[in-house]
Amino acid sequence: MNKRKLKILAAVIEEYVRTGEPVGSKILAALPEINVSAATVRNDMAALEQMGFLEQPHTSAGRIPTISGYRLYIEQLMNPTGMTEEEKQWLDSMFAVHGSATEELIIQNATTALAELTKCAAIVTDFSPQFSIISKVEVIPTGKRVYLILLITSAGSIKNKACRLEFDLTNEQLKWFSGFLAENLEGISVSDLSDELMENLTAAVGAYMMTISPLLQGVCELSRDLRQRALLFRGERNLFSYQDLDRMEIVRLIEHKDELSRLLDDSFSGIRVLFQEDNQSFVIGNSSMIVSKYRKGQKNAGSLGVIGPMRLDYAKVIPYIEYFSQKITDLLSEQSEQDTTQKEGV
Amino acid sequence: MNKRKLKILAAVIEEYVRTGEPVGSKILAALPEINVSAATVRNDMAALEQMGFLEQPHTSAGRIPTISGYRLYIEQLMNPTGMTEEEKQWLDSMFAVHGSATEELIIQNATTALAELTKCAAIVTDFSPQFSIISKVEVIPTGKRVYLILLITSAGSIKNKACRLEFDLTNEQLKWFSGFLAENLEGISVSDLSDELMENLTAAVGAYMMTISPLLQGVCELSRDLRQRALLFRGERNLFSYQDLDRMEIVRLIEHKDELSRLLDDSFSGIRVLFQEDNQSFVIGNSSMIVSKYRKGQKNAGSLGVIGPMRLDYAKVIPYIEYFSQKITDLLSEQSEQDTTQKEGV
DNA sequence: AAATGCACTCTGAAACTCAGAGTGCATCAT
DNA sequence: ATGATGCACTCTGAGTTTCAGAGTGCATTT
Repeated sequence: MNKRKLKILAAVIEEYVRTGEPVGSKILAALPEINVSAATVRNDMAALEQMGFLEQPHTSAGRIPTISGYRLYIEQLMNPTGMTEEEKQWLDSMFAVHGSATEELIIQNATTALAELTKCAAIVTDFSPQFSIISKVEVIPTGKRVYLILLITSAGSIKNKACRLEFDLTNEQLKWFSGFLAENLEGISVSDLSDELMENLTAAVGAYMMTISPLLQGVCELSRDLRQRALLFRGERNLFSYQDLDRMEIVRLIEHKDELSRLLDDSFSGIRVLFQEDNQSFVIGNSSMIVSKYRKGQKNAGSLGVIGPMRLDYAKVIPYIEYFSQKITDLLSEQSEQDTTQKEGV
Repeated sequence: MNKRKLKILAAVIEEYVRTGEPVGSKILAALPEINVSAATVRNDMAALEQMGFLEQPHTSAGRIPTISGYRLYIEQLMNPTGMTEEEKQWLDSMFAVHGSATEELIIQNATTALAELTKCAAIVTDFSPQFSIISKVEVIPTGKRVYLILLITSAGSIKNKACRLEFDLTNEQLKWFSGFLAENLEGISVSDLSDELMENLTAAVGAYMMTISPLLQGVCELSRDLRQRALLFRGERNLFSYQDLDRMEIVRLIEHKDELSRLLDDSFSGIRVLFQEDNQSFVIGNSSMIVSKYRKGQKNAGSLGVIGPMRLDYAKVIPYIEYFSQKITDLLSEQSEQDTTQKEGV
């Protein structure tokens, strides 16, 4: 394995990504960065095929990269293009929707933007809500025997649920229950909202049990909601525009998107690129998936990634993913600082 | 035009919908409901073609229905299959998610269910929020200089927005502003939330202007949000499974879905079936769109419909749409009664 | 070590073929 | 007069065949 072979491998991949056609020796020899004859290129390509980095769809066709070929390219050969200033600005403006954006919104916007920018499907798992604090619990009467339960976290996400009771609460009852919830829930971390805690609350209510049980039920559901990590999937549509992805497989993927979270939540660090390999049968054939983690403060808060054709401009897309995960980490961490300030302030 | 010709037209359409292949005289003659020879069928088909109800993709192929053919079939020939009891039950269970479902949720669930049931894309425009009443306005401090504005309507929909101020409000200020909003907004109909009203409020605030202007801004935005009619589009994916719809056109449709609302909001009554005709270039080629209105109480509250291939089992799908619009009308009207009771109750 | 020349292979588009499905029409039957 | 039969004609689409072009490997030359 020498330098020229690597150069040729890189050229094959870049050419193949560009055109989608198997790449022949002639085309490579004509490239400015390759200054040897086609025959020499052929010899090197034969060697690269031997080593498992290239393959021929059939004799007398050009070569296409194998998964190992892409791997080698991504890990050692490509030189990332970074993002242009314009792109960064566009993105920053996407993120800076409003000074007062909630974490939820940040993540949603990011997912959409990522899909749009890469023309791939973007996927994000988010368990950052777990690191936030219940900042407010309210019970608000909104109609005859209908009460709205409101749960607000320090991250700015708001969950609510309407509950219908058998009887109307007296003002005292309402006041008592509001106070009770505030006392027991406000200020505690979402991750501490265990089922046990809720059971304890239920027990503590005791006497009032019968009357307000639907309300407590509602609180339980909201807290469960809050603890659940979100899975966002945007830009599925983009996948249909790639010729080399099978439509049936795309549909299957969309219908079983939850299976993806397994891949995303695996423990790893930095950027990871996944291909369809023996064991991972749920990834679409000829597709690849690029994932990265993001953090909130020091803690892992989720993963984000894109799914696209294997024939992808990695030198461009990987920096995007890096930028996104960094950006989200920054934004969440900023918020997280506010949380702590707020906590101290209270 | 005689009875037999109509029978043949219906048979052609049903056969074509079933197989997707142009239908020849032989196949028709073999059907139990047609008891004449193939030649006779041919003569009748030639006549039907003359009249513009059938066409041949090319000489010596079978016939396929024209748009006029489908029209005639839908208006006079088909006999609707209605829904099975199972289907009705499945649907009713979909709708009955929770006794305390908000209108928004009802509509969303219905859209999803409709898409699933018909295997088409389902589309719903909803302006029922406009008929509901602001039942609660709250301003809740949720952090340092961060306030949450909460708008709850009698239909159970909840809009909220976090606002960041330059200074923290004193308790009195907060109380005053809350009272001010409650006094001026609670109990009024969403459709009365005009921009003028908001301007008047801004004027009335006067002195406090500087401090709380972001909050008023927030209220304005929320009210604008509330007045806007929603456009829901579900099951886009389904469209990709139909061979005779062009993928590019589907993508275009999805990207310009708002243009659809024009078709949906047109005034008409009952069920309407639209095809790609000269002027309506935004409908996908070879597709059809079935739409119906639904009401809340006596007022039109929105439209719902599906988009699918022209080759659709109308006898089945049209009853679905009828059932859905009836069901939604019922559910919303039920809610609407509650509103009025509540209003009187207060 | 790299380039040249050359015989060989494989593909994919174009041309060709042809059975089968379908038609229209003239004619026959009732 | 209405429907059935027979028949010649048309068109398609699937299967074959053909062939130039692209690409290769290898023996040989520089």
